[in-house]
Amino acid sequence: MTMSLTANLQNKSQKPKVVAVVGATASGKTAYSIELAKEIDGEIISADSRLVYKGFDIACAKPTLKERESIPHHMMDIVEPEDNYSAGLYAKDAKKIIYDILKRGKTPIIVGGTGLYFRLLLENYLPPKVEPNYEFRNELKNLPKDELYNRLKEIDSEGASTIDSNDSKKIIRAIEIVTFGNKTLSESRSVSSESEFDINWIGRNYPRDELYNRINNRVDLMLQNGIIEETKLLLEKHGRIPNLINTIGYQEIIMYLDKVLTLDEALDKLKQNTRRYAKRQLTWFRKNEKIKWNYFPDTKVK
RNA sequence: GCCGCGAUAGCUCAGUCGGUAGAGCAGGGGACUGAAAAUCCCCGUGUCGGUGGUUCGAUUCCGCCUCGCGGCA
Repeated sequence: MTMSLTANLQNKSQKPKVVAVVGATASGKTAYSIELAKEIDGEIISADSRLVYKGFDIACAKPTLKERESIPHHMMDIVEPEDNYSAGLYAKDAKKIIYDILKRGKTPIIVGGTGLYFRLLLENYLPPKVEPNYEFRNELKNLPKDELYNRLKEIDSEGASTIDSNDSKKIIRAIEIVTFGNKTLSESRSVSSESEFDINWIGRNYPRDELYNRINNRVDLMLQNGIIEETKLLLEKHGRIPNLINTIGYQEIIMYLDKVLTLDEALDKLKQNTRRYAKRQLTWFRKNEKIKWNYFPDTKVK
């Protein structure tokens, strides 16, 4: 025990130190991470698949410019909504920033709620080096589900057995990997045993009821802050692009603008979809035993 | 006050010709290797309002009570 602890410490001390702040949406990561950054002389790197997009502000609860002025925030507002950003690009871009911050003698604090982004950036999964081929994906998208799955089975039956036959998106990516990478899925995927970083995992959470209250309140706040105007503006500038339609908040408000839902119905739907999203986020983080969870049963949403 | 109708899962309700019950929604759990706020998989026990009676056995039939909704006064 003592020996392994010593070895562990030695091992750890050689690795660059980073802090990871994770948690579901509305669990107070923003305020917490800013305080933490001030305390430990850190800089914040967002790990959120929506905050990279310019103009995705109110609906995605992006920290305001004012909130960001005291501490540098990275990986926000870096691409246009119509750009095809991805987890792989994120991992590359964010890793550079981590080392940049370290070089300046500061501590990188990675904060967000996108589990896959954390995995690729910090947990040292080495994703298949096959870049997305969007034309190819669009072709495959038109195929019926069973045919899609059969196609994967033909070229990689072992890989196919790891994916549910209904999960078209994952099947398409798998076909893409095998077709353009000339390797099976399992050959393309690899996990290195250890992260290159010494990570201090911090989880933020509330009891479920309390978290849901915070989500509901925050949606009401989004309305006051102008989520409808923001949605209209984004629609004008970019049209009905996938990133807009695939983002909780915009999708429901668009249904309201289309008069498919009343405003109340749209807000209820938005709250519900956010709750479900939060649940999925928690599923992702729960299995990471390295996370030290902090519960905040008494704090009210600001 | 009288006459109807209702009371079953968090909600809306179905059902049991008497053998302790099931849908939708809500909710819960899980997966995730370059679209991930995406995508996909799995999960239904609840004093069948209370209380007496009939019965081998009542959530189901009968009486009374409570509450709710109609109607008549």
